[in-house]
Amino acid sequence: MGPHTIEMTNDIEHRLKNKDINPTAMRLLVLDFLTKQVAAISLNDLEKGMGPSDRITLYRTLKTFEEKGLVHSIEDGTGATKYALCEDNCDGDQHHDLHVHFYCNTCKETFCLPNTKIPEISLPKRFQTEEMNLIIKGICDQCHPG
Amino acid sequence: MGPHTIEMTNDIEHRLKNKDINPTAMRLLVLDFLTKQVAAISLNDLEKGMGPSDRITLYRTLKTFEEKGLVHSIEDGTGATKYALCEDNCDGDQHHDLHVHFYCNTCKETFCLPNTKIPEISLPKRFQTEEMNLIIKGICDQCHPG
DNA sequence: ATGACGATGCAATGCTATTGCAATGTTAGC
DNA sequence: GCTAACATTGCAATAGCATTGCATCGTCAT
Ligand SMILES: [Mn+2]
Ligand SMILES: [Mn+2]
Ligand SMILES: [Zn+2]
Ligand SMILES: [Zn+2]
Repeated sequence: MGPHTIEMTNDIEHRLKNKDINPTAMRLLVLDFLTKQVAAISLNDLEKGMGPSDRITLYRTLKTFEEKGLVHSIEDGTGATKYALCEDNCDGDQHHDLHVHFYCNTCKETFCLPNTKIPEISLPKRFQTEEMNLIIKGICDQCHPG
Repeated sequence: MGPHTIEMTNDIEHRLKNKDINPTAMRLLVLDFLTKQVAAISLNDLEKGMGPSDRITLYRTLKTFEEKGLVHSIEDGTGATKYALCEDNCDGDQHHDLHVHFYCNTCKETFCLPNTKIPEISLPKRFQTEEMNLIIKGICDQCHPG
């Protein structure tokens, strides 16, 4: 544990406090792990990636993070919910990342595409939109041939 | 069983044969039930709506229908897969109903919006689309206030 | 100190999806 | 018609994920 770790911990700690989350040791570790991910992860991924820790505690940690607007969950059709860090302007009441999620049929990873927003959809009369969820499946940039 | 029933059965039977599905008694009943639905249904809904019948057989019937392009499945985020009849031009290789699905937060029903197509999405470089799934959640026309 | 409150760990449960296998029904060839 | 192949159905079992209950533990304010 050198000064680097301390600075990292303080940074992570502030991110938790900013979202009104009590920064426990477990939560610091989980958030640190989440920031290192390039793709959305499942509870299983988290359990495997973390040191030995209780699955249910990790589950509740993710739920807490989601409630507080620190992460959002993604139903990508694989059966296991995926989680990824939110953009900064999310909070517990409202998630503001209405971006597209991409599931790669080759590497089986789920990616947030934060710069690819879901376009406005004109619904039939008297249908009122509250949330949108767009999953695109295909081949990701890393797995693209040629 | 009057002439009405016989005509109905023959109609349903032809729809199965057109999709290359062996028209068994069970399948006739399931397809008949599906045609009467206004919303997409889960396996549970089907089990409750049908007479006493085996859940697994119903499950496999839906899977067969899906393989043959007679129904498509919808992951609406509720945890239970929903099923709805396809448009006529679907087949086993390709489902052509890239329409929006709507989940009503009030009545908890999932609807196909066959006339609301998913727009083209411009993805980042080297991402290749193979499938799209857009779920919109909100308030449906029937539950709309005022 | 101690009592309240939140966080954690462990056990148990519920629900959906999926497969194995035996029994049954159906069809085509003989 | 008989029979063997094949498809369908019914029942049992399993897997996997999500979720809750409860006891324990830690922390913090009084
Ligand atoms: Mn995302
Ligand atoms: Mn549909
Ligand atoms: Zn990939
Ligand atoms: Zn409704």
